[in-house]
Amino acid sequence: MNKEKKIRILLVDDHAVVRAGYRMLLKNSDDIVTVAEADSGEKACKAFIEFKPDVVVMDLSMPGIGGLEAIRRITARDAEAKILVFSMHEDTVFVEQALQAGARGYISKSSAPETLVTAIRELAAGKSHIDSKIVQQLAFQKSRGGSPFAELSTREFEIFCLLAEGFNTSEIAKQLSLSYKTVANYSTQIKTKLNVSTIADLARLAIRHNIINA
Amino acid sequence: MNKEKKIRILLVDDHAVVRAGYRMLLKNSDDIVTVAEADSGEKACKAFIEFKPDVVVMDLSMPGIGGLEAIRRITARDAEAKILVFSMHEDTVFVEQALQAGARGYISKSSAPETLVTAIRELAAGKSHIDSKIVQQLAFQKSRGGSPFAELSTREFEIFCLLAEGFNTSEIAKQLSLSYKTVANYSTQIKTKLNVSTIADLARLAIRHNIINA
DNA sequence: GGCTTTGTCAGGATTTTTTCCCGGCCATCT
DNA sequence: AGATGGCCGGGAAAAAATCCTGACAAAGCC
Repeated sequence: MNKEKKIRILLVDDHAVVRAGYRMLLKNSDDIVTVAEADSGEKACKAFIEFKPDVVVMDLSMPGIGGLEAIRRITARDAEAKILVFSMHEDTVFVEQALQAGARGYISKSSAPETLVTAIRELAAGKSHIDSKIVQQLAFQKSRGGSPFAELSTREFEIFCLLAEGFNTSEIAKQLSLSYKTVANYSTQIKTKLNVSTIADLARLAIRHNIINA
Repeated sequence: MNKEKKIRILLVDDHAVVRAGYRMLLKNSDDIVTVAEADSGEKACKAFIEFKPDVVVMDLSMPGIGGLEAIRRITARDAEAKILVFSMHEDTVFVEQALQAGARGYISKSSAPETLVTAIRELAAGKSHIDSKIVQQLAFQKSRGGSPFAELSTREFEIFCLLAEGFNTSEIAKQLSLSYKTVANYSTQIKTKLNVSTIADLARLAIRHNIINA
């Protein structure tokens, strides 16, 4: 075995069964030990203070204060905290938010089971670990200039909002005193720029970015 | 131990890590054995035919044909199939749809880990098992006059989800092996029933009811 | 058994929308 | 002065949505 200190983990996920699964999974690696669990952001903060784990494995979508706010509070108290986000969301928006909040790693639930162990070890060693698929997406988006809306012109953004809110082309044309054709052309242009193909995607994008609310 | 035949399980979840966790968890119960896994609805159907498991433990939200369609296909082939839905969605809409599709049980990922084992045993014994919290919600909602989705048929609801998720008509037709025309007609029908006029409205409705996440 | 109803599926015909390509207008920056 | 980029919209073709129709099967009711 190993005489060195084991890596002490705090598991944060609101689904008890999922946590139990991870615990079992991590048991197979004898340099890792789960010392605490939490099923909410609040409890995660308390548990962090109490147990001082080497690495926190945290889901993002949780009731109450979400994972993001928990990360923020934990890193505010201890800038050295090593937090590994383990989320089902592969969207770059979440990744950016999490890293900005102070997370050191980000892996997806759809990645291989070994990845979790690997990432934990890397974080414990002071490195960071971000899923390669996600890094690619991130780079792609960064090259496009940050926020996907940055490249939308004023008019485009305006029409984008109205489309997301559920107005159809002719309604928008009427509201803005534009030709139907103009709005239709903008609509195509907007979808191209935002890299979505349907209005449903567009609406979800708007909701994700708090541009409109569901 | 037990000399009786073990309960043979097919695990269906698109997240490899989560599946691995369940497998570990189920290993603790020596009357249960995981004989196969699948990470999509299609593979679940094939695996069911090949392995004839006693109980299928199935997540709902998966790429490709979702869990609902998988349940439908499996029960169409074998009306005796015992399918336990194990979803993170506690929304009654999903419960209704899943049971209608032929599932025998429904438990939430936020319930206690033992629940999974208990439910598997009950289903194997020919009983059904629905999370008590969910049963309450279901009853409560019934008394309130049901959700706007109540009047959607199984097929309609399925197509509704895909539309909200951003698939276009022809993509959906391909996924469900239906004619483009059929899907287009359903789409119109759904919008009428839900009283929305654009796909954006439809997406927001779905997000509001936690049927999909933004 | 017949009968109606309801869900599923899809073709035909028409209308609407989207898309792609194009050009003109105007303000700004170089 | 010329280039650039946002703004606006027409024409034509392609794609999608809509409305109508009917077939078929399963479930439910005289």
